Amino acid sequence: MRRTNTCGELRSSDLGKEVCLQGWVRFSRDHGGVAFIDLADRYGITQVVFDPEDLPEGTDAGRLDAAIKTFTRESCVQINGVVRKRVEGTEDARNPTGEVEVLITDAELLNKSALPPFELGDQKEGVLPDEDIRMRYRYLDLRRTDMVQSMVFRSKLVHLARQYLEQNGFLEIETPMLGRSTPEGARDYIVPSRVHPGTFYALPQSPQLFKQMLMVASMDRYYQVARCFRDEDSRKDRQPEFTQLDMEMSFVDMKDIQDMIEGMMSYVWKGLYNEELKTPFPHIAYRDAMERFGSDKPDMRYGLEFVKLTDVVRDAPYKIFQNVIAEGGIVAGMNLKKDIAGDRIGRNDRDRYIHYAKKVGLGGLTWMWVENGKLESNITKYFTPEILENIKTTMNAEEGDVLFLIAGPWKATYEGGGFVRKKIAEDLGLIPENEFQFFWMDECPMFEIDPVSGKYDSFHHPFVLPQNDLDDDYVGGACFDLCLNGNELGSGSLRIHNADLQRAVFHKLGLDDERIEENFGFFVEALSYGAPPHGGIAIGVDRLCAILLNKDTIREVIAFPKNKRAVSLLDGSPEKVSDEKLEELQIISLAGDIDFSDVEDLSEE
RNA sequence: GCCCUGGUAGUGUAGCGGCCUAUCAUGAAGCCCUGUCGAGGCUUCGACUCGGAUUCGAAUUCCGACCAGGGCGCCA
Repeated sequence: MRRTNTCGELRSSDLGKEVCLQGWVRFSRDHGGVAFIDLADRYGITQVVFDPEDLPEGTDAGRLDAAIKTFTRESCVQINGVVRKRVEGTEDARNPTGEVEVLITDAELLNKSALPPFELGDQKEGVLPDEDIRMRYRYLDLRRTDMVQSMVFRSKLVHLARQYLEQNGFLEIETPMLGRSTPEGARDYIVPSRVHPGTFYALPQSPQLFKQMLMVASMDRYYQVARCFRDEDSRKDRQPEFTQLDMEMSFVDMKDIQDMIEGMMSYVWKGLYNEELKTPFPHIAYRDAMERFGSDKPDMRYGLEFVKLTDVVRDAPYKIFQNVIAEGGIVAGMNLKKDIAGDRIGRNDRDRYIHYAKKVGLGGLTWMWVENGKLESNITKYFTPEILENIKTTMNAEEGDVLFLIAGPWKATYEGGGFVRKKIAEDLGLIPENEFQFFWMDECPMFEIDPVSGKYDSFHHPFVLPQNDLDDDYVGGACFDLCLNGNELGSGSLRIHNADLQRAVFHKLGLDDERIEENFGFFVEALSYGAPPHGGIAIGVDRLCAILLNKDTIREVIAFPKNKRAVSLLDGSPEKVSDEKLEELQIISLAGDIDFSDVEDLSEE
């Protein structure tokens, strides 16, 4: 008999039904006579009961008892039975199936489970095994309700996004996984070609060039749930392979792209939560984000903003600030108001944050506080009363408030300050949970200039449309990031669609004609065949899911992730391949197992 | 490449120079129990990541390796 229902399905309306359930034994409780089994699958848990005193006529109770004795934890089993009401007072309100149970009339062990290495039941926080054990047995970890819910959530989210995009005329088009290695950007994963020994494909870091060429190809609106690969070190929000919801549109401006994403996110939101998502998302300019929050992806759910003090302290005879300002740096401060933070930061905390500030690239922190109406600090002697008063007014500092000041080069200082801001907010519990704040970070520069070498580097990537003449002092780029709660979810831009302009940008980045031709010749050529004005965006699916589900790491929303060192603890990859395979590819490995004994022997002689 | 944190029964933990033939919980095995739901009761089983060093004595201190996680660099 096939299963008639899942383990999450049966309700009071099914009373009396003869059913067949198949699933896994999550818990069992044997009371000596009557025995209960929590039968689980991904849909839920149904209590099934072996009740020897209440079996139908002709049932072989002994055989049934023997079968149920074999039902060890996590074994895969089948039971036949009758849906009945639970004994009055024993209903389980926490479980949707909790009003009913299934009286077992027949039972069969489908496949016995080895003893599970950890417990899969829905336990309280903190009883999960270490992550490496979960990863080693990921197929068991995924049986847990929490992981099932994450997988369901992710599937639903991606499905809703697809639905919306299809409704809006987007075509889902697959781009190659085997492509060309590019010199810029992250390290590529390399795939050797057997047919052309000595040559290699690269796995895509993103479908960027192909989706742009799809626009040249008149596809107009493209999307793809695209797997991307980067051979760089992992973080909790970075995996060697990850998924992007990748899109490109022709004949659009930045607002068109943003409107489309806002529409899509609203649709997804409605589908997931049955709630309206507030749109349009607010915008913040790159410069403002840095100068107010010390980050290009600021978490704006809590206050703690920096205030510029460069002009206020310009004439203070305090050496450190004077030097900083003379070198074109900035001074800024943050007011930790008495009621939210000032009261809770003592002397030890201030020292701790100074230590932390040094770790994140700041020279240090200067602390000040308002006591008896005056700014106090170990360095107030270097400031005139007028300047102190001016700082106090500019910072809106009141009795009991605590200020910290940062000083140094613009970018590094605000970035460092941003880390301190975040740390303080975390320590003081100022970050709200279950509040989701999307916004656009825009008005970005086209290039970043390396302060040491003076070399130009792309702020986003070399295909962004410049907003003004490339020879101007400041060149803006038509690019923007979608941010959520202090995370970068994705970045989009208008692209260069003119071959000459694309070449000019490459030149600006230091590539000569030969390099351009060699690495991007095919692409620039494509632009020359009437490429339409176009632009697009890619949204990090893993990050989006992780943030919405309040997970610390994207590994929680990826079925089979790699660990910190890019190793799959489940299948043991990456692994050596046989010499025969290497030979066929005409590849010799320099790693590890070359026998250098001859060389050593020579040196000893 | 670098920095930080951690590694104790199957799992999660306590212990942090001698009170350690190492705590507690869970689990597993056995027995008891007819309404539980992470059932309960009783009994039993099971561990200091590895290699050096210090010491009369090391789970505990030090050094190194390995493993896991967080971060810097890197991620156009």
